[in-house]
Amino acid sequence: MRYEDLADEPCSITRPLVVLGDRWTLVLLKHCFAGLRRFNALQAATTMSRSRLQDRLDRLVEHEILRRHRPEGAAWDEYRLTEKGMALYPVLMALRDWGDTYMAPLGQPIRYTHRTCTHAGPGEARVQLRCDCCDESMTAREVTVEAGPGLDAELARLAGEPAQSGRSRQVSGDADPG
Amino acid sequence: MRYEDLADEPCSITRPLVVLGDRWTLVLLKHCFAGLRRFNALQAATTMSRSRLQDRLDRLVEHEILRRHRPEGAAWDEYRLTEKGMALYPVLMALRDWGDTYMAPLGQPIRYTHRTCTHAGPGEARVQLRCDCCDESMTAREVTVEAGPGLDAELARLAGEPAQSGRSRQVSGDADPG
DNA sequence: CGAGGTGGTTCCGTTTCGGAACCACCTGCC
DNA sequence: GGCAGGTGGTTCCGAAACGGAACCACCTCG
Repeated sequence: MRYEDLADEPCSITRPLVVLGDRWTLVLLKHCFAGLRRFNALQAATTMSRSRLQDRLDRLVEHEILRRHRPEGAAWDEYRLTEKGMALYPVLMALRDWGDTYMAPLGQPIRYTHRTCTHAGPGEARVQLRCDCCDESMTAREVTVEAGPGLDAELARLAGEPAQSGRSRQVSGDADPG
Repeated sequence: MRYEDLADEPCSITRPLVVLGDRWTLVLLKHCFAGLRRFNALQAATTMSRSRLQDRLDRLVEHEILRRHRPEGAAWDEYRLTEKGMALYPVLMALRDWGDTYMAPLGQPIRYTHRTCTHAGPGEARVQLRCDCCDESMTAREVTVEAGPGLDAELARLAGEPAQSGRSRQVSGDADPG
């Protein structure tokens, strides 16, 4: 199947990946979060080719992750994160947590600290997986996968489509890979 | 620059992306977390081509994210998540949180619930960004970027290398893109 | 006017990818 | 033994994505 068809899957993991899941997009967003806003600055920081950068910026603007606008009186454009784009920060921080743990043998290279933390040596941003009911911290082994409130509507929508192939649509198992 | 050189950056975001940042790898891992372990099952679930699946599985095994082994007496191999691989779960859950919020107009398709939550209608897994010092929840706007304990060692290692290009190495700004 | 900066586009050789065919191996069955 | 059907793995080729350089239009400033 074509990669873009992953967007039709009733799955909130694969759908973002159709937009974000390539070599450069998350690297690009990292630099947006670092405060870079202009085309040339982003090109220099990421080192990606200009044509590819243009593609990615256009796609992110199209998905309202970035917003393009020209400051009044300025001779340049700026690409700024929208609220939707800002909401991607936990994804980058989750990657960073893992990278710090498993891919930083010389020690954590960059600290992401809590600006308003009043204690000496401000605390660091950490990503936690918690149950929204009992507030306990969780791991993958404790997660069960089940149908959500929007699944039926998704399946109905898929059934109403040209039915491009007879792929299975079952919700497979739970998250315990042990 | 070549994409693989991103692994040399003193950055715990880009380094994982060199392994995970392509079209299929995170989709593949999602199905591993769903309990799939065998080549053909993963090929059917992801719909990726067999040659690409082989490439990705080999890379993940090489990085000790998956472990390959044959159950005794079985005629097939299994790819299982290692602890290092299981630690990637928050990355997928962060993507899912965002996908549920911004790319699920018909409602959340899949619920990831807390198996051991004793309440009726078990709670769901949520990713939170918190300060590890004051334990307050945080957003991207409240994060400051600064040098970490491993940065000097990283820079020294880079300086000792053939110095392939005169790229800048500064730590650019903080995370407030407002 | 020309110099130098901005973001954007076009082009082409290279790399990666998708998909089908093919392979080696093992098991079970008659 | 011989064959069918399953496993994971590999090879091949046309298509798509990518990198990098050249080029463009526009603007500002001296």
